[in-house]
Amino acid sequence: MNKNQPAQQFTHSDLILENNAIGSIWQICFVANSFVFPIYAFYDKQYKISRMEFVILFILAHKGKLMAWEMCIMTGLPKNNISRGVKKLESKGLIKRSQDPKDARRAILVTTKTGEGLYQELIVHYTRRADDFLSLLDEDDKNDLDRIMLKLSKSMPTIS
Amino acid sequence: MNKNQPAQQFTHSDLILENNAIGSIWQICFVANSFVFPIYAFYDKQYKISRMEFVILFILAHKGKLMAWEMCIMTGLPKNNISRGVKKLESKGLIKRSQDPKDARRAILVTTKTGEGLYQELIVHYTRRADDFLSLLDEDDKNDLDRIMLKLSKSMPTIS
DNA sequence: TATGTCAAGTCTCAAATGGAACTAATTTCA
DNA sequence: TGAAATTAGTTCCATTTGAGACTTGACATA
Repeated sequence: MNKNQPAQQFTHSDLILENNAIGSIWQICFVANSFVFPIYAFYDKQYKISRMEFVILFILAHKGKLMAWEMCIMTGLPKNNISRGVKKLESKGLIKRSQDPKDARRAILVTTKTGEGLYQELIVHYTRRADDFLSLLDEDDKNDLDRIMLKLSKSMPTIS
Repeated sequence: MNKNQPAQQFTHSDLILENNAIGSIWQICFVANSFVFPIYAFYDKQYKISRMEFVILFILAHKGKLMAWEMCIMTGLPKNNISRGVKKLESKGLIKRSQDPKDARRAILVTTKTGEGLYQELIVHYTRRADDFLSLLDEDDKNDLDRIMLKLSKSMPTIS
């Protein structure tokens, strides 16, 4: 899939970095990167959709409507990135923006029909990969993972 | 810390995307991004060390010596990135490369004393943040997290 | 020992990224 | 009220990133 990676199809177990200085954080980052990397490469190639564009579609599809600053918080991504993604999606007719009547600085963003359609097409690949991946875990593991990651998500500390 | 982010110091709980199409994967990515983002910004500012450079120092410090292709597998990062990181670290005198006698294409990489010293300085911030972060969990949670993330790390699927 | 294939690593180039400065709207509070 | 501070979002610019082509070395098969 990715010609920039060495040819090994699976990670060698002895090249997993257990017991490192930052504990599970390393594994969390490794899993996150390794999981999404091929998907975004695929979206880019097949649909000319960037990571930022997909992420925005994804959260809009779930929340219905959002403002850019809410997207920043939801994704943890910088606002200039979000701003560019929004502009691009708008120019492609995949989302629409309207002024917030209460605050002229803010724009309320929603997907268009086309955008919703594209999202439905894209998400199939993502969920299939996620299901494959999580199928390695039994039900208890999945519940533990859900609970723990949610707990961590809700209280991400700023830098100390 | 990051002027590109909206000013909220903590994530709003209602802006956490629970029950989404890809389950815990979303949280894993969110946590990974939100966790490392401020650290690498800090390293860049204070030490002029990029993410790639740190990651290479980190795994070298743990494994002693490695070749570039092993780093790719361990990190899930593209080989051209690793190659550039290695070149930069070498030019700064933080790592050293020597030919693999068994295969002239390969280079065996190790940290220099300076590199090891810098790593020791950098890792303090990282582990402090990791400890703060994981202190949100009780011992059972931590063990579950370790176990599950390790299981997932060891069997990352290629794209389907 | 030729020859085609594969592997490790580098290079090029276009695109994505993030920090910082900026604009414009809103809020704070003297 | 009005100046100062804050916030939402954009733009600029330098750096980082990744895909793909490329180079060189190893290896398999004949």
